[in-house]
Amino acid sequence: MEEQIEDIAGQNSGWRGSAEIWLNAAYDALLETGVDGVKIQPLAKRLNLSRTSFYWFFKDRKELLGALLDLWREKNTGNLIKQTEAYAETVSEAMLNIIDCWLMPDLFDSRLEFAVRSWSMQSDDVRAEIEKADQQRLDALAKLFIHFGQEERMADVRARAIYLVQIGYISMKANEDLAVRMARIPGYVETFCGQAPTQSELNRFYARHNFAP
Amino acid sequence: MEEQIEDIAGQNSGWRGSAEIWLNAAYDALLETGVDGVKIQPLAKRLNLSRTSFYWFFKDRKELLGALLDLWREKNTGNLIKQTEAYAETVSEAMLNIIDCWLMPDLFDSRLEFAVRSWSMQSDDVRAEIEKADQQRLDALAKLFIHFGQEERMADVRARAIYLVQIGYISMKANEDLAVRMARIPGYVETFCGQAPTQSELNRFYARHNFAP
DNA sequence: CTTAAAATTGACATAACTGTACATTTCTGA
DNA sequence: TCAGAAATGTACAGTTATGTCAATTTTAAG
Repeated sequence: MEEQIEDIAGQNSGWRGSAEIWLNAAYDALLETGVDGVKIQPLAKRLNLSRTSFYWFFKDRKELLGALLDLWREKNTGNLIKQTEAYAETVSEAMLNIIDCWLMPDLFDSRLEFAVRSWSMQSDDVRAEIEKADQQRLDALAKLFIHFGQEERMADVRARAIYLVQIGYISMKANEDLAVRMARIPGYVETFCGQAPTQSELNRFYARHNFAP
Repeated sequence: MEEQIEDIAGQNSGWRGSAEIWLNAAYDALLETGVDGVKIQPLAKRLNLSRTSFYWFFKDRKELLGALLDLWREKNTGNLIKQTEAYAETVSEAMLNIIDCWLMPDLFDSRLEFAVRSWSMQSDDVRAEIEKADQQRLDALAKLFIHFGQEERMADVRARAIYLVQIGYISMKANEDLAVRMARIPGYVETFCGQAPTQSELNRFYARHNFAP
């Protein structure tokens, strides 16, 4: 009865278009030029489809933008919170778990994050979503520091520091290579937890990022 | 037609329009909705002027955007660097000098900063300007830490930390009141220089921000 | 009061985009 | 194979923006 299940998973539909490919094209456009680049006419051109066939899959442009926001909501906040709950024996190890997010695009999509934050200038809805997400993420981080015995006020400051550094880094869009970024990690950990990581903690961290110092 | 309209510079030209008021309107629009909100037709409406009279002051929209970028370039980077060179006896005092920028809109225009960074998604020129500015700012901050005896690698990490935290904060657009922000300052200073500020340093800092703890 | 420069305006010519209505093609399953 | 669902395309109507031009109004200066 429902052959659409296969549709969503793969490309067996035989039709050229689908909600998926429109959404993907929209995602690409959002990352490349911001929300104002997400226009139906240009997307159609890119997909080699008539622009009006878009309206078979989405009610209008607004619905497409809503889908993009869903994508962001589900991806970034969830994984970050998950990482705050990952197993760690020490505060510095916990911190390295967080830093995983900043190095693994699967865990945290920085470009999407930046695009959505820029988008929030033009949309109060998006702005509200971001504020909610920031709060959830900061709470999760502060909880982690408290768990490792930080006093509450300092836990708050440090949660903010580590989070804001990353948001700032995203905003700088520096594209430095892994070695440069890795070289700074021990310093960051020391700065943010007041405690340097042990060599064995670093080794485990390097290993999961396939990095040989 | 009796009354004269004073423009921002305080000159009464007698004419309703001027490059100044168009630029100011553009500035407002940039901060409110991003660069895509800087459109001549809406600005004209806001100014109650015919849209075509814009072209008497500016060649085209591109020239207006250029003027906005000049504004940003001149304002934000210059003052930040100046603050890194302000007099300080200790590293924590120097740090409080930097933090002045984040609290005084005259020294650093956060909303403009965010708007320009968002703008950079759509313009390689703007992107290049931002990269240059980031480098200059980071260099000035690192120099400060080195001056106070930090080892070079750690100076670099800490320069980044303090700068990125602020860029991140801007990106969060948190709307917190002064008391909340002030309460976090000592913790930040301690985190970023590994040394808490003395009470007398804090008092001087509070005084210049008209803050009573 | 005159006049020329400074500023304003509406008409015109274009371009890019959104969304609707309806006809047409392509695919799928009974 | 063939009916109907799924997808595509064409034509139309409307909106918002850009920039040029020539005509006009406003102002300051002599």
